[in-house]
Amino acid sequence: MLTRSEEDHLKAVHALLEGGASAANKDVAERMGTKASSVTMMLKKLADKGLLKLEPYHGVKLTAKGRAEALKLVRKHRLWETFLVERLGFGWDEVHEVAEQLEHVRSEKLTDHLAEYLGDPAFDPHGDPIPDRHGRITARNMRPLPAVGTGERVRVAAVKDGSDALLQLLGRKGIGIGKVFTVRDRQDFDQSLELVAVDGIHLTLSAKAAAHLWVEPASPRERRAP
Amino acid sequence: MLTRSEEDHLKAVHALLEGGASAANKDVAERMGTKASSVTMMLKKLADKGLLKLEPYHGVKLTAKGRAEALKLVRKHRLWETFLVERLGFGWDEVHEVAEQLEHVRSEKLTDHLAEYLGDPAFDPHGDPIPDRHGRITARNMRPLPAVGTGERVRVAAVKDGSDALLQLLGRKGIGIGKVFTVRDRQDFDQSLELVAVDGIHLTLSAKAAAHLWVEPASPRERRAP
DNA sequence: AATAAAAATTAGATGAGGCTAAAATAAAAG
DNA sequence: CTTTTATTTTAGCCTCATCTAATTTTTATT
Repeated sequence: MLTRSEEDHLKAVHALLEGGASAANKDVAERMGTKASSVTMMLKKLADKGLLKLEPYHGVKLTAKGRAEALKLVRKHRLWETFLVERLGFGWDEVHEVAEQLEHVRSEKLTDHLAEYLGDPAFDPHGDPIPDRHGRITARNMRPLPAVGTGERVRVAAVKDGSDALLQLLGRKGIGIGKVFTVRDRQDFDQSLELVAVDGIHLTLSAKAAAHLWVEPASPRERRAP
Repeated sequence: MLTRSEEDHLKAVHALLEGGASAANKDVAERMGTKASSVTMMLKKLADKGLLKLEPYHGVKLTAKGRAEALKLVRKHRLWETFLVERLGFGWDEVHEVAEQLEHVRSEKLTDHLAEYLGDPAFDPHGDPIPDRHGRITARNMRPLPAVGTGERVRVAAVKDGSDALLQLLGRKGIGIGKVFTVRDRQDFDQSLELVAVDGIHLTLSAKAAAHLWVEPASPRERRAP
């Protein structure tokens, strides 16, 4: 049985690896907001439990068991976020902290009943995939918005690593999951993007904000929820 | 801010006092499943925070602040139990442990939105009152079933301190909150009760089981949910 | 290859929350 | 009003998860 702190560290490692970064001691420490010496201890404990392999200076690797455990936590976190937004009326910028707490509640029955209650959603309010009971996630064909060429029509599939401030900004601009628009122009000066939504509304997005938006191809005029 | 253990101790004290018992060190220890020496420390901390008054050998007393905090926890616990039963399909004998975990999630917004989502229920699945945002609870006119005279028609209002085993037993006998029946007879030998439900079904309840059933008057033929 | 810089580990401290065993104190019984 | 019993408190130890400071190890730079 993992302690809460062990769960948090495991999730941090998983999130780093999932994001393509390396999960070295210092990376985990930075993400956890703790000191490297503390992380050394926790990673050692997780390694002793067979959840990850230590490779000092090169970043730890998750074992199959570690990955499975991490995915259970991710599943719970994202199910709760979905519940908070879809059922309790939370904004997508208000759910992270509460879901951080809810994800640590231990009850397989709770998790599975919650999933069923929500209709076994495949994506959370931020467009992140929700692993199923077996850790499987739905694959998608996504790119970060800055990789999209001028003239392409795309649909917002996810907001990756969105801070509450970013989510609020996007909300005010009317950008949400499923939104379809065309990339009209890109400024050479600052790489900011000019977008046109299907409803004809024009808007500008900084390169910094755009980097968090992941999109999938949208055939012209199409519009569907992810 | 209270730690989780402080919250648990405060709730234990409140539950003891609410149940009419005294909340002396040893009572709390017994309820918490810990040792008296540990309880001494925790009660001291709660007293330092102004939540209760220590009166060694005579049982602690809650302050207004302590009572308010305890009621917040009770509110959360019972709202989650209601959610688990009414929305997720849990049995009333399966919710306690999970609600014990959920009640420690800190978010006023979550609590209030959950309450609203459930329709601001006044009672949980066991018939226990759910305090409102201000700690107010709905008063009722209840007696324990053994205090009911032969021939009286009553409605089950609550199952007090029901273990999972008791709740399962009652469930198998078809006894739930709102159930209306008449006390037909009482055996002198063991004080067991013969009941007749409105649907004509007869059943026998031991004195031990009956002691946990609290009932309110039911005018003849009446039947309503609590 | 030597040295500087970065990263990781070790050593020792802290605070929370629990334990056991012993001591102190209050209540109950004779 | 003593003595016995029950209850509470103290004292010292343990684990967990964190910290700081010092040290070691690895990587990067000259």
